[in-house]
Amino acid sequence: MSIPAYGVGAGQAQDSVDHHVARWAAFWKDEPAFAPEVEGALVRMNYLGRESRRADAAAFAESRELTAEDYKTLHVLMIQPWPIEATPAQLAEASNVTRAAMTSRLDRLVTAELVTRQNDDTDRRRVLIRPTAAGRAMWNKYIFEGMARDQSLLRALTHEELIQLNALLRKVLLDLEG
Amino acid sequence: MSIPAYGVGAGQAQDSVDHHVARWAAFWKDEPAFAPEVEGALVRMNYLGRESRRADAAAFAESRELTAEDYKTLHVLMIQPWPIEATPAQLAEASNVTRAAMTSRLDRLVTAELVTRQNDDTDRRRVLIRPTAAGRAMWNKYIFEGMARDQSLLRALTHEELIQLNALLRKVLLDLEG
DNA sequence: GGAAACTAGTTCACCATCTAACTATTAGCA
DNA sequence: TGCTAATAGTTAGATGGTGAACTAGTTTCC
Repeated sequence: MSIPAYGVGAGQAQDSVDHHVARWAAFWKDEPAFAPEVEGALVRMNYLGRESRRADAAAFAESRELTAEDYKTLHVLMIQPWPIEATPAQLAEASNVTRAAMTSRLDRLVTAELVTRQNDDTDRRRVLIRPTAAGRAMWNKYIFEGMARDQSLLRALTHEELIQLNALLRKVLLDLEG
Repeated sequence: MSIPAYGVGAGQAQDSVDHHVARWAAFWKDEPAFAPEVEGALVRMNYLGRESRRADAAAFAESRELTAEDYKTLHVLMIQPWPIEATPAQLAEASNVTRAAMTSRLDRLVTAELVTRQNDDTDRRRVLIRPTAAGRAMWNKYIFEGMARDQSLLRALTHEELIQLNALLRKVLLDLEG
């Protein structure tokens, strides 16, 4: 059994990314600028992000009530601190889309009567978005399935390993945010 | 100094995701279905993926020669095993877009004379895509900057920590791929 | 040998997003 | 006060993606 030059732990099998990176490492064998562990980690995280989006999209494709994007918008609204209301700009920021995109997302949610648009009297440029009863019910209907999907994605890790993983990622984020 | 209920390591500061998850954990305090470490890890990986894409897009927005998407297409072509050629379907698969999208990406690359389309004589349905000299040069021009961006993103981690991170992610991928 | 099933690539209509321009409102300040 | 700059949201036009339909070529198998 051959051990690649970069760190596959003893006894751990190789995943598809190992093969990808191994081939690439061979290609760059005399190139010190290539860091196999960095490429491996980023490709793996990308894979997981894609898989997570794919599973979400599949779940909402079946339902027909809501797209995954619209649910995500409803979600970022619902997890606002009390009272549950937000401006389009805040929702756009939290959803990582432009305000223009949020306008059209909210159009759909308002049409579906899942949220309301109301002008703010103290600053009449602003609009306040609030969930309707139907909106809250819709969120409740899907939130647990979403959590279950997320947990299924990382089911291979023990509680300890999840804490380790978060510690490593937290270190990266603290550096980038600092 | 208050220690949140989920695992921030001793002495490690809190990142933005900790705040997000702490608020959420308070919200779900009597709900065993919520797994803070799972949500934290996925949100962090998502953050990194987005940051990576954002940095790539910014780099290519300056250049004006190429979009990040077109570069990515050129890249998956260049890292094919020898000989450097591929069908649109293979490139679409490797790029995680549909074949229809790959057709239009290739249209742009062919127009820019970075790749060539050539019919395969042994199977005349197939088209073989190969980089031109200009395409190879273009790839060479940006590949190292891309590696540098990737390494900068994870610069907070030591070599050991990168290996740890990959081991954890590999475990997750092996489970999903197996 | 030839019909049916499959495969590769493209075209088409539709949709979500982006950037930039625009409207309405508020804040800053001489 | 009143002019200017900044801000919130929307609208308009362009872009790149998707899935479905289409064309052309290949394989299967009776």
